[in-house]
Amino acid sequence: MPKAKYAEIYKDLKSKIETGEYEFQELLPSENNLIHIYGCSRNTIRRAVSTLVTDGYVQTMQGKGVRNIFQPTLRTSFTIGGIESFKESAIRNHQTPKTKVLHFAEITADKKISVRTGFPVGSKLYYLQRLHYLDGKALIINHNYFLKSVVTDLTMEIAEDSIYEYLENVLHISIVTSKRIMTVEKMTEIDEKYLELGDCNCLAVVSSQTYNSDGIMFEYTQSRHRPDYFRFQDNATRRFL
Amino acid sequence: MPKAKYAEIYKDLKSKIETGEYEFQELLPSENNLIHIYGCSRNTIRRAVSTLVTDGYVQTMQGKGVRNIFQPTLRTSFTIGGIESFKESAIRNHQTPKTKVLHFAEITADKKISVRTGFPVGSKLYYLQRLHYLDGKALIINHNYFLKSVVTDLTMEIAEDSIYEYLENVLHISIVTSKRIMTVEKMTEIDEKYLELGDCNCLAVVSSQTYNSDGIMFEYTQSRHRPDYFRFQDNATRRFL
DNA sequence: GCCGATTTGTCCGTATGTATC
DNA sequence: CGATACATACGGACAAATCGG
Repeated sequence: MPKAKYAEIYKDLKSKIETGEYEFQELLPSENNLIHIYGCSRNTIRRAVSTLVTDGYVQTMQGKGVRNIFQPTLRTSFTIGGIESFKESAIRNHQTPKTKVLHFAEITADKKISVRTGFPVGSKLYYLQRLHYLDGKALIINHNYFLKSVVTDLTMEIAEDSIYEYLENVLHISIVTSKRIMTVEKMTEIDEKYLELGDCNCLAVVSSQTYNSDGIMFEYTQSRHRPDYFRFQDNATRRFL
Repeated sequence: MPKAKYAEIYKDLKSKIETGEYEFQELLPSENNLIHIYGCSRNTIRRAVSTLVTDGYVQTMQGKGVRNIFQPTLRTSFTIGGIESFKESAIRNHQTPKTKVLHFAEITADKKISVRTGFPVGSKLYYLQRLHYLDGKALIINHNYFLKSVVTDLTMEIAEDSIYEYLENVLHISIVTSKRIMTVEKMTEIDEKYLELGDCNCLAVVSSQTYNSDGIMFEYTQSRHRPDYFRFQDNATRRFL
């Protein structure tokens, strides 16, 4: 629900870039011009533009202007840096998602689990294994750990649909921060059993810790991806801090 | 060289977080307090804090405060999202880097290379293959494409040391934006020949386009990493734009 | 090389809205 | 309800980089 002015300006500029209204390598209107175009203060313009910078759409050059560096060459098949649930990204890419729950249990974090997930020893957790299909192909196995005190009354039915919808719409938990680490690992027996890995014996693994709006980590998930369908995008900018 | 005030405040807050002066889950001083502590305006404080947010150190909560969510559990073995050269990151982690040039050529981009790299057809390029060692272990094979009109007079000697040092210190080219895509690919004969992959037949591949301060893409690189030493960190925040 | 106009970068102060307690 | 905290927005000032005359 964007109602903030800077978000509207961001959206408008972004669409103008994506549709080619501003061409690749072209300079955007100067900040002063944008102020007149959108009828707002300079700070608001600068905030919209700086968001475009972090998303890799434009590059600012002191004394020169703001250059469009968006190339529509490659489709963004996965998230561009934000947080997105499996179902959301599937729908955004016009694919049909399906989820099968392989395992559903309530556990208490011991030392080993604590070290792996970051939950304190003794935490009451839901632990599930889920298999995600896209257009009928088994692509991802997720190992989810949810903190029971936050994610209350989780059921098989919810887990088969979308846990994130349950979190946001029913429990009104908003996901804020997610720390992710990507690695490549040898496949396990479980991976081999459920994913069609072809002649690859490795897969892409994304481990993530997710925090709610109270700053409490309530989820640890290890996502194991079939390598040929895995792809992760990222934009980095040089900083001097 | 940070001399901007917000960068100093960022650095100070970050070090206080890393050393535990602010504890995990603790609230930082409120913006008003920070204004008095650092003797600056609210905007400057907010900019420092928001940089900490994007780096995953803290989380802001409207009406409540700013919570420290930094856990020193796992060392950042690779870059945290910024741009860093192989040599820089090696030195930062107290490891000894070495680079061997396998191939050095000047080429002109044909259709196939253009599609792969994003350079226009007909671009004059340097193409090199380089093998990177860390503490004596062959870990990465890089396939670099540099735009000759920007990266002038590249030599074997430079390529064996650090191209980025040459770019920054000699040519005074500053790297600004880097768009990266991570995938997992089957190994090639070259990979197998030079990297010790053990029983894995896949590797982590990072493809990146790099832009200079004029907004010109001057580098395309495909980095092929030995999977057991590959690790990529990332912090994502939910946005509603 | 200098100067002035333009453009982005940094910083300040203030006002108002919204969420929390 | 009031106090506190962060979020958004405005306006102004000066610095730094770029470009053209």
